[in-house]
Amino acid sequence: MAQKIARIQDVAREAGVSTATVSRALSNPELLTEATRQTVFAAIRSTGYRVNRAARNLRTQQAGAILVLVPNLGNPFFSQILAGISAAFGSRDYSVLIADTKDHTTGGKHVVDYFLDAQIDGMICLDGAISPQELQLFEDNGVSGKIVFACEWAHDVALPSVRSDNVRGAQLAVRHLYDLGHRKIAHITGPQENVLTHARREGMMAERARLELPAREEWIIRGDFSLESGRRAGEQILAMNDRPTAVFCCSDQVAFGLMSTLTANGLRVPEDISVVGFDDIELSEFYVPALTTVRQDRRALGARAVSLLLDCIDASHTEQAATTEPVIVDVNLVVRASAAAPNW
Amino acid sequence: MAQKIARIQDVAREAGVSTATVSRALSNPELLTEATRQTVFAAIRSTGYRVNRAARNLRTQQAGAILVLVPNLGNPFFSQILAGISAAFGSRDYSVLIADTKDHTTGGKHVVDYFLDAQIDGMICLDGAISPQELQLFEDNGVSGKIVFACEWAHDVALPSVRSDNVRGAQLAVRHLYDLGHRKIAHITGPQENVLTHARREGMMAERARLELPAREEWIIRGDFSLESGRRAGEQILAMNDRPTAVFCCSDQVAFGLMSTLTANGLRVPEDISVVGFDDIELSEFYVPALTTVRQDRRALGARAVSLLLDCIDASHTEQAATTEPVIVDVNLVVRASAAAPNW
DNA sequence: GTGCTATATGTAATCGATTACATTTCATCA
DNA sequence: TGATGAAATGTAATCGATTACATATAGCAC
Repeated sequence: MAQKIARIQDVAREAGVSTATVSRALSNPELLTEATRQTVFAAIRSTGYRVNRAARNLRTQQAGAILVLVPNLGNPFFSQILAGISAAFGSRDYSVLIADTKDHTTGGKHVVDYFLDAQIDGMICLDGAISPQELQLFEDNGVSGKIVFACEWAHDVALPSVRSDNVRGAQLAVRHLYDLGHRKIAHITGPQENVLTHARREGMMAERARLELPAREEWIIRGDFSLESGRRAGEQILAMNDRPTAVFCCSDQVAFGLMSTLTANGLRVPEDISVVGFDDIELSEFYVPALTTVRQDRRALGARAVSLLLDCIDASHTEQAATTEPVIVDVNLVVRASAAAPNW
Repeated sequence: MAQKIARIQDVAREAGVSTATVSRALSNPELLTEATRQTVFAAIRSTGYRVNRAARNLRTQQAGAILVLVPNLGNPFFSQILAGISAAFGSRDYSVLIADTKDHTTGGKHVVDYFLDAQIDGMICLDGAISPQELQLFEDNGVSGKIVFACEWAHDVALPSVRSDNVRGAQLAVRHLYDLGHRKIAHITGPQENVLTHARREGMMAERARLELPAREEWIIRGDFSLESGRRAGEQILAMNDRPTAVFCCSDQVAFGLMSTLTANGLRVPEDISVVGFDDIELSEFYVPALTTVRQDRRALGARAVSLLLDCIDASHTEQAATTEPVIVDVNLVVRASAAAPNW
């Protein structure tokens, strides 16, 4: 059975020093004599002592945890970002909590409650669709300085963020299709209010305009990042009189949904229609056809988000505000098989 | 800026009662007069009081959090299970921590340390590949009663677990292929030491034997659940003289990797070779061809894992051991397009 | 040796809740 | 009315660490 866990008292007794000395050995070892330090560490080892997090947290007024707010855990893109964040914390003394905003079963618990309950020191928000009320709530409770956005960000809100170069990603995609010979290029967007939707759509439309390509209203199809929305978009394209020869999708998932529908209806990708995605999730390489897509550097996004958040937490102790200039992570185009020259 | 957060003292003063009464209003309201209860709640509202988790945890010797140990966060199957677990906790007063066992950057922090540091009250382990040493460590520290396995489980270890009916899943898959007319059925396994590998392979081989189908050594191909291993298996199959007409894969990811390779080499699925997966992740419906697969009920698995764990935690307070009889969740076959009659 | 400073260590208050035990209140009944 | 017990509330110890402040010790200059 569980032997009683040693407390700092026990270590102090064992080492013949005070609890203060033990505590110092752990957090400020340079204050101690080499000799005492040794004695204390020996006692720590022999007692199997481990600091009690709850006690430390109570005393230091920290939580030792951060929260990652994910729009949809089921989406591989997010889970891989999460893995990046997790990895980026590495040995840092923080636990990673996760909450899914899509998940409304949280029994009326607001995200801000995590802060108020002293459960977390900071938050990485992967969801740009935070309501103004919610943000006001953060502001009112003085925790907005402990929030950073990653991937998505909240419109009009001056909080630190890390994001991919979405505009450039869209340009790369359109440019690639153009270079292959495509002139009639459609786009499936994300959800209407989403910031990524906006950035990628604008990037796409700007590049299309720059290349003086034809533009039709119906070639901008509204989606929402999901597989299902890709399928719906596919049905719309099938029904068009003047079909595009290539489609740039706002996410890989959408591209999969699209290709699945097109193929099921006898159109071949890329022979009859080319498709480019966005994200480069692991599966994209293994789809049939392998998906040409804009790669987001998930590891970099995660790592930068973490360091940004740690900066914020540090800054909030010294009452300074961290920089709110967004950190932009470069993207690159991964050319595979789903986009090819059009067969006129 | 952050107004000072109210403490229980402040509420007590405001309500004109003692801190004990406030505490009771929160945790044992039935002990109080209707009148005092009202007064206290009014004071709680007016002060905006929220209980400090660290303080409560310290006093009650709980952590208020559980850990989910995931073999690979990047894998959609696991992230969707995680979503199920997350949802199942609902309003329960637990935070969900996650750790990725694949992620060796955790700076030497052992999983058992989460328990020893009083950071978690329990753990749901999705990884059956826990070493005997690790398990011994749990045992030695008296925390093995606070662990449940979900999906995977540790061989020879009597801990509570929830799992799909893997054997039946394999039977369903083989039977389906048989009914379509296939006689030469291959199998791509998971990693060698994995319990799921074992269950699914044995289920597959038993059914194949029962149906008196031919069996060849090389038709049992070793994989590891990953896309990449599916690709490698595909290459092996392509190189065979006596090719199977159908392949049952131990995971959807493997099936994708396999189909991707087969297709890239001119074989058509299902016309030339049929493929069946296992898991039914969201993407399976949208692959080309849509994947016929064995569906695991992720929500049920998550929900049962959570209730099992809560039982364990309760039981560990009363020194009883929870039941270790595995909970089996039913599976079903989802018939789509990747398996069809063979074309002799 | 005295006085002074710097360094090392100890004492005890503190973080914010919970709860055992003590006390008060109140209804009931002889 | 006073005794009795149950119900409601209060007092203060407690969980296990950290750290401000106090004290002890050592080193050095005079």
